[in-house]
Amino acid sequence: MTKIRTRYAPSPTGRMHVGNLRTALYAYLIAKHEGGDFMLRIEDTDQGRLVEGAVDIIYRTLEETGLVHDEGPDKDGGVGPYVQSERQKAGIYMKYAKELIEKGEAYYCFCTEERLNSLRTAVGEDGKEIRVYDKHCLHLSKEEVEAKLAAGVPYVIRQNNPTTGTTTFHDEIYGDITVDNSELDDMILVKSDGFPTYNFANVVDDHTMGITHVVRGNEYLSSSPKYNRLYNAFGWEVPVYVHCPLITDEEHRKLSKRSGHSSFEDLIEQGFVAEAVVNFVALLGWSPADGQEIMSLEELVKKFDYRRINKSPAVFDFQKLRWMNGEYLKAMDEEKYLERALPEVREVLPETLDLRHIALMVKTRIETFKDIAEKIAFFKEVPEYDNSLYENKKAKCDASTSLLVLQEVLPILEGMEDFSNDALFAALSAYAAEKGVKINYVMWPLRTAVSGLAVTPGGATELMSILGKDETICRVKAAIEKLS
RNA sequence: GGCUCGGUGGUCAAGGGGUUAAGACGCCGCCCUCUCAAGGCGGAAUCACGAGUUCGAUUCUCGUCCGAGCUGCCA
Repeated sequence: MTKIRTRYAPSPTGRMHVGNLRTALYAYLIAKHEGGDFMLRIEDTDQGRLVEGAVDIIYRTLEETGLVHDEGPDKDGGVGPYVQSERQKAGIYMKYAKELIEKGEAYYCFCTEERLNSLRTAVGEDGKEIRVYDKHCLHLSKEEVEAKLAAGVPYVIRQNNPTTGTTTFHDEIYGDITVDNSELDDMILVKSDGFPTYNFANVVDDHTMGITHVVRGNEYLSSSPKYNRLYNAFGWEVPVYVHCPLITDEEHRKLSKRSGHSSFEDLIEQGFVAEAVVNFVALLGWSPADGQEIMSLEELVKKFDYRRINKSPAVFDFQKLRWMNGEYLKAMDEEKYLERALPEVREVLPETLDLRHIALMVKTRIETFKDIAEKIAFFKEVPEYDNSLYENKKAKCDASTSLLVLQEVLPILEGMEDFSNDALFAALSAYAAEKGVKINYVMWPLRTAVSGLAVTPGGATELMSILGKDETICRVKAAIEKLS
């Protein structure tokens, strides 16, 4: 059996869309599951859409997600070049296009944009709108073509598709798909600027680069019959097609930039970790036989079976991504976590506080790094709050009982030398025991006084120990005043 | 409009002629708790519709409806 070779072939037009990331991931997994090779090819045939720096983003994203390629522009595997503009310069596409012309499978077309536009609005004899090219230039004589070529008339090269019969192709996910040949447009293979279209380049490149499994989004499903005809015209073996279901937004539309979390980089900026994004995206359209959800890239490689890929589109559930990211955060190595958490903490708090401790204390309470700031802001300043916050039926306390507790506890606090969590807890427990009240009867008022919040990332004593004696006493006094 | 594909809880999904139709997110409740969170336990919620095939359809077939993709000298 031949070694599996898959490829990820992005256009360098900006950030990496999560749909593309998922496609890249599946291509990677299909190859790696069988010990095959995964390669990177840059599809920069649309010169007008190129974005500077986009190739770097592709490399960086692949590296951050762990999808390391075995071959690519930076790793020659002998079938290069791996950049389509370079392949174009080398004359690869033109050579194959001419081969097709000789075989009668393609032809020069000199039609102007105006004529093409008028064609699009035309209505055929059956009253239907015409949307395929009318093969006007196919009927040009050899002499006419030569003359126009010699005169330098701009041209494109079109595929010559039959108008009768049907074409069938097989996709691993969707099965056999058959279309009427009359539906097949004579698509442009080579543009007037000499660059190939995706439609042509992908076939030529996938074949000449030895790709065995073509993995791509299902937006290509309807044009695949035309690609099949190209393979057949060349007499090439058709690769295994794996069309992946679309990823949509909450409105069930193809994920777009406006959803705000459509690219990998957006997600990272929003406080997600790469591993979680990869894990999440893997489950959009696929699930392992054992139902496991949290999986590392290695586990994905082990479990991935493309036959289990779904047919129906998947909604990108941001909520679930958040949950999953939280799982990764909880499991994350402390130092690694701190690398990204600390900067977030520094955004809101001064270095005088124990920032490490604070960062670690929210580790299990956040879902993304961006959740940190709002959870710890109270360390800097007690927010405005209403005295009704002291009411708690479980602790059986309210504003008036809290005032009493605070007043009695203040001297204890003031008398403490050791303001550590343990010491504070011991002292306050002793006080509660002495008074014959439950511990939360005293902790609730204190935590409220010190934080001004109903929900905090730690218990009363932990917060106090971090705040320190002076600040704690200051806050308790302010609370007493507020309650009086 | 045409063509292609799709349709299991709100979302991701397993299953695929006979099941109490898994599991996860989210939601609700309880337990735990120096507040939460985490963790544990439990709950509500699903086979788009109509025919047909069958002893029996969520599962197979057809139709309808709904949705999406394509219909670019973009990929």
